Amino acid sequence: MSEVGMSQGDEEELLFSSAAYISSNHSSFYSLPPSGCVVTYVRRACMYVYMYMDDVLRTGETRRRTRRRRKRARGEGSGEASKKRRLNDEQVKFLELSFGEERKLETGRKVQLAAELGLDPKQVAVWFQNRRARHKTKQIEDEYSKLKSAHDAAVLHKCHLENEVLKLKERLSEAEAEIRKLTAGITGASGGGGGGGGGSSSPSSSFSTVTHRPLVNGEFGVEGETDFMYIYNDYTYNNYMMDLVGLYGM
DNA sequence: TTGTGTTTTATTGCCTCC
DNA sequence: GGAGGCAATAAAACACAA
Repeated sequence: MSEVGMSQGDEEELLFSSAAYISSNHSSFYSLPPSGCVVTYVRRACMYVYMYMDDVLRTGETRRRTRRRRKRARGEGSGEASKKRRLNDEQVKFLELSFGEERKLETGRKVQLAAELGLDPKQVAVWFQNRRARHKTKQIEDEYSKLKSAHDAAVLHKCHLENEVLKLKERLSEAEAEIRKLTAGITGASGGGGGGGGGSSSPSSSFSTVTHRPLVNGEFGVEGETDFMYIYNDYTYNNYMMDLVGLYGM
């Protein structure tokens, strides 16, 4: 843990981004897993910095510079031809519709779309490629937030179940104490007055003063009755939170 | 207006399939 | 070996706060 009050996550992030910054254009660096121990990050960061420096010393330029140089060599990067042409709203709408119908383009469809929109077929292909990438990213994000909600709800549920266990344990020990008390009374009375069918007063009957009602699903039979036994499958985190707010004023 | 962050378009390099 | 897909990235275009 850091002396300046940084969490391990902060430190990892800092190391990760610092190393990424230094190594600048080593694409493989970015494929590192998003978690791991700090030592691994430092080692890998050093390795990439070393590789980067080695590259620069050997070739005299960074990869980014190499790319720019190549571009310049091809005569790109200047003039109207190299300008990015932003697609207009109509074109984007049309492409979106098309993407909705089919995620991938066959050559014929690509050429047809390009002709209809007054675009280069390559542009259409690129648009679809990028659109697929965006779609994939969004799917991953959605999946992540679903999993996170489920996880959060599960953690919350676990917490409340643990609370319930504590309460029930408390009740159990109270009940046991009462049984002990009653048993002592019975044995004391029978010892003094010659017995008299002590069996009629079973522990269960005396216990009935504590609670008599059997617990049903969703009910614990404790004060301020709660409903923790949710069926999880179709229960969302938000619903759960709203219910809790209602129940506990959280 | 300008600096900065985000989005969109385009490129590069690698891989797979036919 | 060429076409097309994908991941990673560059860079232009855009949005927006200060």
